[in-house]
Amino acid sequence: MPYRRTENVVRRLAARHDAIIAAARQIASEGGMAAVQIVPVAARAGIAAGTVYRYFPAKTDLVAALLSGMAEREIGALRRAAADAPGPLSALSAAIMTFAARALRDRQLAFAAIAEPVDAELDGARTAFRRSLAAEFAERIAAAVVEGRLPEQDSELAAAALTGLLVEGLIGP
Amino acid sequence: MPYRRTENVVRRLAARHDAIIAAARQIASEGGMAAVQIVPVAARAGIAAGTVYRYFPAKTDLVAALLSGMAEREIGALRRAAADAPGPLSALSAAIMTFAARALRDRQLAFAAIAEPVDAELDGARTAFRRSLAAEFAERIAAAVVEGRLPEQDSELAAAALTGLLVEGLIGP
DNA sequence: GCTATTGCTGAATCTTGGTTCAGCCTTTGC
DNA sequence: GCAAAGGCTGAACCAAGATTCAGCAATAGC
Repeated sequence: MPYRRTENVVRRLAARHDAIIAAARQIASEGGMAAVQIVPVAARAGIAAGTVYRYFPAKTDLVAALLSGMAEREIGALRRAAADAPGPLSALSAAIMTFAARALRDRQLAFAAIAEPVDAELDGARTAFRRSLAAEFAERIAAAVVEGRLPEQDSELAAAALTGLLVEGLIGP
Repeated sequence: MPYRRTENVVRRLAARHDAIIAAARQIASEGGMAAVQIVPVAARAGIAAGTVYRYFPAKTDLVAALLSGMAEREIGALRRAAADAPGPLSALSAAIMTFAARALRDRQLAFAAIAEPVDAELDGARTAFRRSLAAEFAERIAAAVVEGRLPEQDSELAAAALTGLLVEGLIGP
C-alpha cells in the first residue's frame, strides 16, 4: 500500500490547518464576522475553497476553532496577569486591565469575537467565550469578597455586569 | 378618473401598515430578529408576502420602523418616569429601573431590539436605539453631576458603561 | 352597472454564500 | 519509473430568503 502519511505530510497538514484559522482571524479583524466567508478565507490562505472542507467539516467548526483559540489565548493572558498580582483586588484589576488593553489593540477583532452577530450555531461558540471571560472575573471578585476586600455580592452577576460594561465601553463605540 | 383614495381607504392602509409592524414585533418577541422574515410576518399579518412591499420598500425599512417605534415608546416611558422624580439622582434611578423593568417583561424582544445580530443595514437602526438610550442616561448623569449629587465624571462614558451593564446583566443570561 | 384605478396575491426569480465532487496532481513505497 | 493512496481544485449544486410581477379582485365615481 504505497503512500502513508509521513511525518512531513502531517506537519504540512497541521500548518495548513493553522493557516486557515489565521486567515479567518485576519479577515475577521478587517471586516468583522460577516466577512468570514469560505471563499475569501481560502483565498487568503492560498488554497481552494473546497480544500477548507478537508480541514473543517463546516464553516461553523472553523469559526468555533477560531473563537476557542482566541478565548484560550485571551484567558491565558488574563490569568497570567492576575497571577502576578500581590492581592485579590489587584488580581481583579490586572485581569480587567489586561482584557481592556488587548481588546483595544484590535477593536474590530475583539468586537467580532465577543459581541458581533452570528447565527444560532456560531452563537454557541461566541457565548462560550463570553462565559469564560465572565467566569474569570467572577472568580477574582469572589476571591476579593472572601478576603473582605470587596463588599458581599453576587459575584456572577457582578462579573456579567463588568463584562457588559467593558464591552460597551471599550469596543462598542 | 374614477377611484381616488377615500378617507376609508387611507385609514385601512394605515391600519395595515401598523399591523405589519405589530406582526413583526410579535415574531421578534417569539423567535428573535432572525425569525423576522417577510413570509412569516405577512402570514401573521394576514396578507400575502408581496403586499408587504406595498408598505415598505425593503425588509430593512420594516425592521427600521419596528425598531424606531420601539425606541420611541421606550424612551418616552423612561422620560416620563424620570420627569416624576424629585431630584436628579432619583431621576437617573427611575430611568434605570424603568428600562430594566420593561426589558425584563419581554427579554427576547428587548434582546432582539438592543443586542441581537443583524446585518450592516439593519445595524444602523439598532445602534440608533442603543445610542438614544445611552444619551438619556448620559443626560441624567450629567444633571446629577452638575448638582453635585455624583462625582465629576465623563457622563457619556458612564452612560455607555451603564447601558452595557444593563444589557449584559438583564438580557444576556 | 360600468370602467378606470389601485390594491392584493403568491409563485417564480434572483442573490448570496455554504457545500459537494469528478478529475487532476502529488507523494509514498518499491 | 510506476502504481496506489491521498490531497487539491474550482465550477456546479443547493438552500434560504428577499424581491418581483403578471393576473385577479376590490373600490371610487359616475
